[in-house]
Amino acid sequence: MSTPTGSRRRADAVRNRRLALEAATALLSEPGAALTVEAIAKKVGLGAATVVRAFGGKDALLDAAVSGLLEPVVRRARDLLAETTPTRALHVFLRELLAFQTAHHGINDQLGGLDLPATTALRADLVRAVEEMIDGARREGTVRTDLDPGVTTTLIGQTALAVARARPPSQELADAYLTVLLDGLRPPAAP
Amino acid sequence: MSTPTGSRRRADAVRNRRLALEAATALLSEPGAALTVEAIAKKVGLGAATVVRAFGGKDALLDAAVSGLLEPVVRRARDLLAETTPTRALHVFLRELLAFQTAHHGINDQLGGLDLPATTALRADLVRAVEEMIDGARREGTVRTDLDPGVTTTLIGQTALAVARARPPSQELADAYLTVLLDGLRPPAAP
DNA sequence: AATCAACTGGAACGCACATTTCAGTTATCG
DNA sequence: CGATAACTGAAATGTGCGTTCCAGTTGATT
Repeated sequence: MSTPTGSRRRADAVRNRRLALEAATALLSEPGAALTVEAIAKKVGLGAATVVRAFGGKDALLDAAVSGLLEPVVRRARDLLAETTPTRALHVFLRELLAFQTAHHGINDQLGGLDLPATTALRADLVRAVEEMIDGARREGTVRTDLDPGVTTTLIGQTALAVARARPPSQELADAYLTVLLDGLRPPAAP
Repeated sequence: MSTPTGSRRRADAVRNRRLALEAATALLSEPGAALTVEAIAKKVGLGAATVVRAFGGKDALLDAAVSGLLEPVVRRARDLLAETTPTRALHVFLRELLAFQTAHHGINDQLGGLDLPATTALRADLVRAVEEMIDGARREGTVRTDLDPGVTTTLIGQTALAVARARPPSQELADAYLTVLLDGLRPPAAP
């Protein structure tokens, strides 16, 4: 049903599609990378036209690359929520999220203005998961309740962005961010 | 000496230069603004060529606009350092800095890749002033000393960036950021 | 091997910008 | 009021993209 008379899609095209995706993904981890179609094409040794066609446009290609990176992160967030307490999930997940961001700088640099539906959907999932963590942690008394929960989530997202933007990438910086963030999110000591 | 035989520069040119600068400055406070030469020109009702020529290029125009906004902020930081304790200076200044960023979103959005010498210099001054505040506050025991001072400064800068990026601009969000940041920067409670 | 649709990539195109050109306009000065 | 040099802005130019075209190539199917 899916491929009626054998695959109409040639093997080399499938291979090139995979190569283009891999090259785009690799570029997302390179700090100052140009993130142009030509840069991706050059990396694989293909023509620019071929790279673009494989996914139907630059945006679709990058959407696939970014969402491919993001998908395991989102799954991890949900797994943690199921496995452990919200507070522990929040702490563990934030540590991992910042490590992820440290490893993939390009991911947030030049993506503005692009249409990335799958990525946007995943981001929404991620936000939902973090909101759950915060909500639970607040109930457990480990996160301050004097701030709007949505604001707290935004704060976390922006922290992740800031880590991704750090040049050069620095795990030390990410750790410092996390320390300050978590201490700042704790309920303020009673007078 | 400066204008040997009367001004060689015509009055209308001087006026247009001022108008271009004002328009560029205004655009820096508009969230989704395009920040193109044409957008600036349209705002003043001048031709694009005139706007660019007034400063010798788009970069120079924006450099003038941004540094014009930044200059009082830097002066304020230095004044606070001279007037009061480092801790108080840090708190007061951060509040004002975040309010400034809330008011001028465009300021950090599309400035990447532009050559802004005056702005860069002012930013360096600002960083120096903040470093002084932190250094003093650490000595006063109001800021944790278990983080690298430079990292702490970067953290503050990134927080300011995050506030500038908030859409829509929100003083509430800025306040939340500040609260978390300052609490996170406090020395951790002794066991 | 033969056939043919799928595929490829260099070149052409379209688009958005900043910048430069240049014929016409206008402030300024004698 | 001229005369002249500064100024203006619509159009032309240059640049850096993403995308599309199309003549040539190659994998798949018989």
